This record gives sequence, C-alpha cells and structure tokens, in this order.
Amino acid sequence: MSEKRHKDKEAFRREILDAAREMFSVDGYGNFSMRKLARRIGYSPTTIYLYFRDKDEILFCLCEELYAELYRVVLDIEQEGAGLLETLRKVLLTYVSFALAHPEHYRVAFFTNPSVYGSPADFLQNDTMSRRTYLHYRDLVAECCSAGVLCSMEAETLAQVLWTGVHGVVSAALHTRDFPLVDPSVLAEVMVEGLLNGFTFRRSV
Amino acid sequence: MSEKRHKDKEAFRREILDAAREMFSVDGYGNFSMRKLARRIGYSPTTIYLYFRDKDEILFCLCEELYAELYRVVLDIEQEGAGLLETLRKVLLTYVSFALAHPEHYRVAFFTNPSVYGSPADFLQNDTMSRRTYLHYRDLVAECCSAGVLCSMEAETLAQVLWTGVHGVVSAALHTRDFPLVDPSVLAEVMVEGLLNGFTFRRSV
DNA sequence: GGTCTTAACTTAACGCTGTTAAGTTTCTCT
DNA sequence: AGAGAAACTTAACAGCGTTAAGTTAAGACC
Repeated sequence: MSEKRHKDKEAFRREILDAAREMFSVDGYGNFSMRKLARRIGYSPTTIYLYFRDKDEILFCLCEELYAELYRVVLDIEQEGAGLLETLRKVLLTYVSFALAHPEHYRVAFFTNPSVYGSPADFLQNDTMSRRTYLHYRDLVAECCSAGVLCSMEAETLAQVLWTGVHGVVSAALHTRDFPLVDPSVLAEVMVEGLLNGFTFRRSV
Repeated sequence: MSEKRHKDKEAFRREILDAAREMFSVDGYGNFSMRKLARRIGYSPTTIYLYFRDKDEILFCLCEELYAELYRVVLDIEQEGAGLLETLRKVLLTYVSFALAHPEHYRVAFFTNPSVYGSPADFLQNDTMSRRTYLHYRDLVAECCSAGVLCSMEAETLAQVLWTGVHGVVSAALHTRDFPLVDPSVLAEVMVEGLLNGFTFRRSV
C-alpha cells in the first residue's frame, strides 16, 4: 500500500487539514468522520493519530484557520478608514455573511463545542487566533464607547451583546430547516441597525 | 425477562418519554442513546421502535413538550395584564431564563436539527405546539407595531429579529465552555433593552 | 379446554463511529 | 551490513442507530 513516506510532518498535517476542510464544506459536519478522512487521503485511520492527538485537535485547527481568515477580513474593513460606528456596522454585517459563507466551519467552531480552547482562563492566556480576533473586536467596541458614538457602558458586555445578536442570526440560519425563517441577510441588517440604534442614544428606563 | 406486557400503548409511550426527558436533563444530549434509554426502562432497544419510529420521533415529542410548557408560560405573562411593550419585554426575558432552565431540551429543539418538523411549509400547515407558540408570539409583536409602541415594519421580520437576539444569547450560553462569557442573564437584559429601544424610535439612517 | 391469531418483546446482526495496542515495513545513520 | 527510529497498518474494543427474523405470552373463538 504505502506509496509515500512523509519526511515533512508539517506538510502532511496541512494535507490532512485541507482534506478535512473540504469534507466539511462538501458533506457537512454530520458526515465527517476520522475513518472517512483516512479513506479520503488514502491512509489507514490510525495514521491520522500520528499527526493529530484526536478528532478534537483537527476541529481546533480548522477553527483557528477560520478565525485567522475572519481576523484578516476585520482588519481589511478597518483599513477602509470609515468612521468608528460605520466600521463596527460593517464588521458585524460582514461577520454574518462570513459565517454563512462557511456554514460547516461555523458549526464546528460554535456548535460542536467539546471545549477546544480549554477553560475561559485558558482562552485568555493562550495566544490563539480566536482570542486575537475577539479582543480586537472588543477594543473596537470600546473605542466606540469612549468616542461617544455608542452609549457608555461596560465595553465587554456591549461587545458581547452585539456579537450574540449577529450570532443569533447565524445560529437560526444554520439550524433552521423546518422553520420559515426570513432571509438571514435581512435579519442581520435589521438586527444590526436595531442594536446600534438602540445603543446610540441614552437608554429609556 | 419480560415481567410486564403493556396493554396501554399511550401510557408506555409516556413512560419512555419521561425516561428520555430525565436522561437529557441529567446526562445531557451527548450522553443520550437509544440503547441507554432501553437499558434505563428495562427493555431491549428494539422495543422502543415499536412505540417510536426512530430517535428523531422521540426528539420531536420532547420538543413539543417543551413548546407546550413555553406556550403556557407566555400565556401566563400575558394574563398579568401589563402594557404591550412591557409584556413583550417580559416574554423575551422569560424566554431566555426558560431556555437556560431547560438547556438540554433547548439543545435538542434548536441545535440537533434533523428537521423534526419537516419543511417550512409543513411547519406552517401542521398544528404543533411549536407553530402555535411562534404564531402567538408573532401576533404579540404585530400588536406592538400597530399600536405604535414599536416602529412600524414587517411584523414577521421584527418578531424574528427580536427572537434571534435572545436566541443568540441562549446559543452563546449553551455552547460556551471555553469563552469568558458575561453572565447570560445580564446579556439578555441588555439585549432586550437595546433592541426594544432601537425599534421604539424611528431608525436613524 | 384446545387451537389460532396477534401483539409484545428479544436475539443477532449490519455497518457505522473514535480510539488504541501491537505488529510490520521502510528509511536513515553509523 | 546492521541497528534504531520513523511511518504506517492490522485487529480489536466498546459504543452507536436500526432492522429482519425469531420467540413468548395473551386474548379470541369453537
């Protein structure tokens, strides 16, 4: 069987990840398995375990790839140099279209959740693309608060509320096959407009 | 083995569902399986298939139970007789605490998703507790719009945006073990306040 | 009471799953 | 050429949802 032996461990890791990523995109998370992945790359299932501790590590790597791409997208938006609030709006809306463009990856990152990043404390200690992206986003919201374009409140809370809003749209879009959901991009637009509007002025009561 | 033979099919169905519900609450969705359920009720796995077509049907029944309870909760809130907007606010906030009080059921209903209600068309045709609850909620939002306490826009869209907002909070709370999430009840309160505030006044831009 | 039918239930199996211990092959280095 | 390490596989464990076929028990009819 064994046609090739791999000297370059890193290259083979990447090959496995590429195959896994495509399997996700094409067949979805539900149809992904270590055995199928092995068949796909032409090796026995056990070989994969020489390059990845377990299935979760593969999922973790795919998540990190996703966050890395998202991070780049966010940086691109910021460098367009629009106003703070406009930038935030674009980031939130782009987040949704980005997520809907990578539905299976989003599933892995947010809905399979065998705690790939460890504990919340681990998350904040280790330098991952996930953490980087989040902190960067949070700082953007904080800037909006201190610049007065959003009402002043704890930035962490506000950032998470805005995020859970768009995350909710994505979540509904991904997990809804039997419900007559309004077009997610419309929901996203109304959601972002509503939230930003709601936090722009002083809150009533 | 067989100590008992069941004359009352419906009673046995309920017995199975009760066991399933408790298994979900205690061990979580991930640790639920037909075989464990069978062991739990003291029968062979195949017996369950005499009372339920497959695993999905059990999930469907559990979902319906959940929606039935949620429906009752919503009715209770409405009968408190507060103002329209105040009622809507309470419904949204109660939705979150209800969901967080039944995390494993919520998981089944919204995140496992092998399309238990069929197609969106099926959802609207068949009289399920899920549909009943949704339509009732949508009507409440529509009332708010026509009474002028919320800005006038398509009620369906607005209803779904408000829902995806609180759903996002629940989704984040349930799928977050490795992220330092702000207290979900705080997020829910800020979310609802922000959204209702955002849709109360005329939207800017 | 004896037979017949049917409903209730089980056994055994199929083809999956993630993972591991142990065994084999191949390469590299001395 | 021989030793050691690296690469890879075979075979297995214990689990999963589901089904075809077989068994047991209860009720109906003569």
